[in-house]
Amino acid sequence: MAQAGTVDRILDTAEVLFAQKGFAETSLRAITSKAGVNLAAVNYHFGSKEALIQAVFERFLTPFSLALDAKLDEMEASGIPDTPENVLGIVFRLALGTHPDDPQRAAIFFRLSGQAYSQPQGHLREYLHTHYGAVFARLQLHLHQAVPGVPPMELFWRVQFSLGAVIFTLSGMQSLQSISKADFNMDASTADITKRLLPFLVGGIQAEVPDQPLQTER
Amino acid sequence: MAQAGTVDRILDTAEVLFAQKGFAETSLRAITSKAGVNLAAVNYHFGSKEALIQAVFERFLTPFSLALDAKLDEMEASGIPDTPENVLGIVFRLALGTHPDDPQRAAIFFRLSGQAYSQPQGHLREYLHTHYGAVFARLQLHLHQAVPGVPPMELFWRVQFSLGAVIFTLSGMQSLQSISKADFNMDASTADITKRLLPFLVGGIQAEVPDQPLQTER
DNA sequence: CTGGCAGCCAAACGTATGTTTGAAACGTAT
DNA sequence: ATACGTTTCAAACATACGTTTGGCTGCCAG
Repeated sequence: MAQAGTVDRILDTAEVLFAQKGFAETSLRAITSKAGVNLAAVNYHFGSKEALIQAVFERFLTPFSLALDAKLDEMEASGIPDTPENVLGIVFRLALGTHPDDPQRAAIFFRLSGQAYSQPQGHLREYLHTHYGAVFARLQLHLHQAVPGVPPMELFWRVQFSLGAVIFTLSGMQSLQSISKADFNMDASTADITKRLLPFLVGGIQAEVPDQPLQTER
Repeated sequence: MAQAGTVDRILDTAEVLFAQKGFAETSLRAITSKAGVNLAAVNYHFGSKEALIQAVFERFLTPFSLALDAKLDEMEASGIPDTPENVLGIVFRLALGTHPDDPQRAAIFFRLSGQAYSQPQGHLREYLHTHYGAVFARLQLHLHQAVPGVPPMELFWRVQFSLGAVIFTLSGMQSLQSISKADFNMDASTADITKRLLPFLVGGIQAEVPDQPLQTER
């Protein structure tokens, strides 16, 4: 990060600040001053703040989705069976491993995703869905092979639930760490949590689907 | 909502707008103009915007946590066994049922919680933990009785995962509905999703805890 | 040497925000 | 009817933001 060009310095700083404080709460002045570049540089190189946000995501997700695609190819070629553990394991190892130089990068990745999804008007969400929906669909297909007993519609929602568990937990890890430290006197790293996540998600995804509805009380 | 006092009109409007667009993105002018009150009314009655946000949460969570406490009392008294289904079922029925007059209210509730938790600096999160941590701990205790095989630390994280699945999904439901509608030509209500959530969470919470760690690739 | 051009910079612009002010309107008890 | 505390109001205030501007740099081709 030391002596990169202006564009990369902006992206590096923006991705950290966005993850830390959110999009609206992070001003261009905060980004540019911390990055050591001029305020006008963002609008010069990216056009607008919103374009900056998109650029940050693109730099994150494009390598990730490409790597995921490759891993799925590899999995299909080598005949590794479609089990929930295998499919989810690929995603997790990739999310933790795409940037081995910086272990905190994975946390930033999830935090950013959380910000993007909780962004209520959600044009970012649409952007993600149109640009990376293909890999997502492919992933879901493999999951369907893994748990054929779960109908596609049900599986769709269970993947959403899983996404929520992952993103929510890892994006809020800093605060949760302080809580878990106070209650259990124990530390928790990203890799540690991921290790705990896998069996939880597998258990949830391959749970039996019931027939009778849940009655609400009125 | 028709002819309430100024304070309630502000709270009613603010809670909807906060849920729709987030805290930072919702201006006091937007709230007051939609509520039909003067701009200065917020600072007069609440002191500041941040105090307004807290007031909105208090009005939501206090009745909820009281009702939850009562339900847990009731459960202990009548000797209903501690199973994951029963404990989680109580929470869900309560979240959906505390405001039977307005079915959309539950969605707002979860959306707001999502906003609060993804709020990165997290003083709201601290507020929630200090004010409603007791009920939360009680809930977790019952869950521990339900799945004694899962160590408390592991259970703590699984509850976080569950929270993430619930809040994330329901807080992003509007956008997800359009996706699921496009892919499956089917609609999804809050109650519908909750029905799908329960078996997923139960499956995740009572999953076996493994011994061997997940190796990351380096 | 010189022209052109992409990158960079300080400064300013317009706008939107949260907050404060001081007076008007209201309701109520004396 | 009058006085008083509360509530409402239009207006202004200070500040922070994203964006734009016009000129300054350094570099490379001609």
